[in-house]
Formats: sequence, C-alpha cells, structure tokens
Amino acid sequence: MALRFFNTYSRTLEEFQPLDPEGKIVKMYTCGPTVYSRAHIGNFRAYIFEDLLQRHLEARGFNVNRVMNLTDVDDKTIRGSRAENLPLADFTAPFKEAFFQDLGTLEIKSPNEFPAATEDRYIAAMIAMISILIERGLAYQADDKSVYYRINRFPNYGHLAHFDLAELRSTGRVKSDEYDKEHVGDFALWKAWDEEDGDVAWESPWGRGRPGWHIECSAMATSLLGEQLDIHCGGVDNIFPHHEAEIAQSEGCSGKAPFVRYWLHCAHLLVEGEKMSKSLGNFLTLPDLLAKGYTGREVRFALLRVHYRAPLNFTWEGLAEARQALSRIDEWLRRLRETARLTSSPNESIERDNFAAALDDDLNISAALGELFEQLRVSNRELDESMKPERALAWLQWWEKINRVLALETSEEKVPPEIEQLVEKRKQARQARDWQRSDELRDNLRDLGWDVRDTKDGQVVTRRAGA
RNA sequence: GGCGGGGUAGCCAAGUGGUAAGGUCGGGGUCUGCAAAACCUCUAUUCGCGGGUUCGAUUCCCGCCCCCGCCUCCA
Repeated sequence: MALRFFNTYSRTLEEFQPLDPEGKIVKMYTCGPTVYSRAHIGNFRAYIFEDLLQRHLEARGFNVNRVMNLTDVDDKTIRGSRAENLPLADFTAPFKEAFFQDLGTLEIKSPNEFPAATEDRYIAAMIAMISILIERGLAYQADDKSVYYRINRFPNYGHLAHFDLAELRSTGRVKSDEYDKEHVGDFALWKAWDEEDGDVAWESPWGRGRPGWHIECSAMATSLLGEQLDIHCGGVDNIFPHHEAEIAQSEGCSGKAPFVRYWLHCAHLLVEGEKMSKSLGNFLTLPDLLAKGYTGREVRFALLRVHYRAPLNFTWEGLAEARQALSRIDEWLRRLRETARLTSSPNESIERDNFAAALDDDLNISAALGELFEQLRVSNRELDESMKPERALAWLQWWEKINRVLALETSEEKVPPEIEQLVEKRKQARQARDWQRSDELRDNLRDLGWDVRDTKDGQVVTRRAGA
C-alpha cells in the first residue's frame, strides 16, 4: 500500500509524494515549544508523534530534513522574565536546556535545526517578510503602531481551519485591539513596544517592537527549508490561528502555493480523562513521571501507542500497561540474544513487513504494534520449541528494523558484583536443595531491585521495572 | 452557534459490506521444589442510540445523544 497521510488542509487521506523531483528529500517543519516553563507530557505527545513520522519516513528511504523552532519571545516569556527579574535570554535558557534533556530521555530524534525566534537572522527575516507584505497591501501599520495582516486581502484565509471569516468572534482570551484593526481577525505581525515589554525590543522600519507569534514560524521555515515545505506538524490547537496565519504570511510573500503540501495535526492528551491544567493538579512533566520511577521509554511507549489523531487519555494504569508490554519485549529479546549468541552468520531473514505497512496507512501505530506482538508470540513459541541460533539472529534483525522506528530498546543494565554474589549463593543453596534459603535469597534480591527466575538453563537475573 | 476529532470487552485500542487484531487485567492449564517467564486456553451473539439501504452493517446513508478540542498568541 502506498504511504498516505491525513492532510488537515483537504481533510482527506492523501498519498505522500515529496516536492523533491527525486522523491527522496522530505522537508518537514514542526512547531516547537514556547520556552517559558517546562514542557508537559501533552507537548511531548506531539513531539513523539512527529518523531514517529520522521522515523517511519526514514525507514521508507526518505531523507528527512526536519526543523523545530523554539519560541523564545512572546507574552509569556516576557512576563516570566520580568517576574524573575532576568534578561529574557537568561530566563529562557534553562527551559531550552530542559527541553533538550527531555527529548533525549524520550529518544526523540534531534531535528536538523533548532532555530530560535530571537536569533538575529530570523528577526531580520521576519522584518523582511513583513516589509513585503506591506508592499503588497497584505499588511498595514495601525494607529497603535503595530503592524497587522489584512486577512480580507488573502482570499484563502480560513481554508485550513474551515472557518468563515464573517463568523470569527472574539473569545476575549486576548487583549482586544479592535479599535486599531481593520478587521477583528487581523493578526499582529509586528507588535509595537509597550511598557510591559521592558527591554525586549528590536528596531524595525515601523519603530521599536517585537515580532508577532505567527511570523516567526513563516520566517524560520522558509529561511531553512525554502518557500514550500512537504510536511508541517503541530497540535490541533495550532490549526487556528497559528497555521492559518503561517499560510497567509508565507504564501503572501512567496506568491507560491501551497506553502505546505501536507498538514498533519495531532489530537490532544487528556490526563485521567480530564484536560491537563495546573489548577486540576494533573499537569505532568517528564521529571514528574521519572520521579515516580517510570523510565523515558515507558513514557515514550505510553504516549506512542495511540493513533495520533485520536485523543490520548494518559493514565497511571496506562503507564503500568506500557511497562508490562515493554518487559515482555525485553524478555523476548533476552531469549533471542541468548540463543543467537552461538552464531554470527545470518543465513536467513524474516520477511514480514506488516509493521511498516501498517504505518504507511497514516501511521497506524496500533495495527503496527498488533503485528509486533503477534510475531513476538510466534517467535516465542519457536523459542519454546528450541530455535536455531541463525533463526534467532534473523528475528533480532527483524526487530532492529522495527526498533529504528519505535526506539524502545534500552541498553541492558549490568548486574553488579554484590548481586552476582547473592545469585551465586542462591545457586549453591539450590544445589543443596535448600529451598528455604533459595527463596530467602530470591526475596533479598527482589528487595534490592532484581528479579531472579529459575529456568532449565539456570538462574536468570533481570532488573526490576520501576526499581 | 460555527468547525474538527472521538465513542468497539474491566481498562487501552485496531478493523472490514459477510460476521470482531493486539496490549493490559482476571480465571483455568502446561512447565516449576515453589515461583517467575513463556506457551495454551477462557473472557464483546456484539461495536453510543434510533431509523434506513442491503441477502447481510460495527463498517454505507439519515437523525439524535455523549466526550474532547478550536473559534486570534495553548502541542
């Protein structure tokens, strides 16, 4: 089956075909975090979905050039820096750092570029774009000195979100500048400096000020990837106004459409059935989960296993399920490796491609995982009936291909000497058929965070999940 | 009010116009000194509700209900 994705723009499944004439390079832009606080697991659901997308494209032979921006200037970052009495850059730096750290913990591939909005070259690019928009009559400076996009002059405005301009109404969520704007829906490209901005300001042809939110993504995306992109992702809440504005700005400047060939949006995350919010006390960050003993891969699996367009209900029970499923994979790999140890010559291979085929269908991760677990059972059965080392090696190679996409494998933890000693003692007790002593030592080991099991080949010691 | 997404077993979740993958939990079994792991087996006459089309619908059409989100700076 051909690779296809659900394009928000057309609201249909479309076969994927990159712009690159060779059909090789994929230009992908993903909206990154606003660095005013630690990113929460809802944010990471989106980034993990994007990671899965990138990895699967790579598995299918594409060369993905991915950009993820960092929004390091906006109302919230400015507010935060003032509250802490820090220069803006000093306020945002630790959040950038924390973000990179979390990406690492979750095995999210680093994008090729991490442009930040405040970098000189992008501020310059934004100013250049705004100038062009003004020249073309697509933007204007209002009485409040800010520059706004004139949405009435961009006929396509509203297409992505399926919004009718006449029906846009203010939710009052944002300070209303309606008196200065020609249309309520006109959005800021350049915000004139005001007192609350403190020393956060750049010079521009329209006076001191700072960029509006939307323009940064247009500027960074087109600077790094060109005027037209293959894929642009984000959470569904970004469809409007953010991505709608990006289309208006980018196409308004380049005159080329479409700005983006495939828009992919991921649904939100709920926590225990409720929206995550600080007031509900269910606002979770990665360190919160790590502190409870969960690992990055367990969180990754819990966030990965639901299709990206379906809402994902994050629960503690779900994390426990993830842990259980992963330890099954670990045990399976341990057995395969043990069997494969006796050979190094792969002379057969497992030709089953259903995993990747499932992902071809708009990243159907559930079907893909279904296939993985089905084959896991098949191969476990083969192991039970004594498997040849070459066969085990073939299964391991099958897994490696899959794991390049899932990124769920951890390096095995070495058994420390003191644990080895207890295991040795237990071995002796068992040889003496001293079951009481044997069970005692097993309990000791468990308390120390190690599981020990008896198999026909002797004791098997593994690290306890969550220990 | 407008625009989306979703409602499938205790929980999570695929799926097809022809009779419900997979994960997890729980019951039974094989194995084991006991466990554990692995495997086998059982657990939805039924897919939010009501109509319609059809030989046949969870799947297509119509209407309704519920949940979540967006409607100007939230992934």
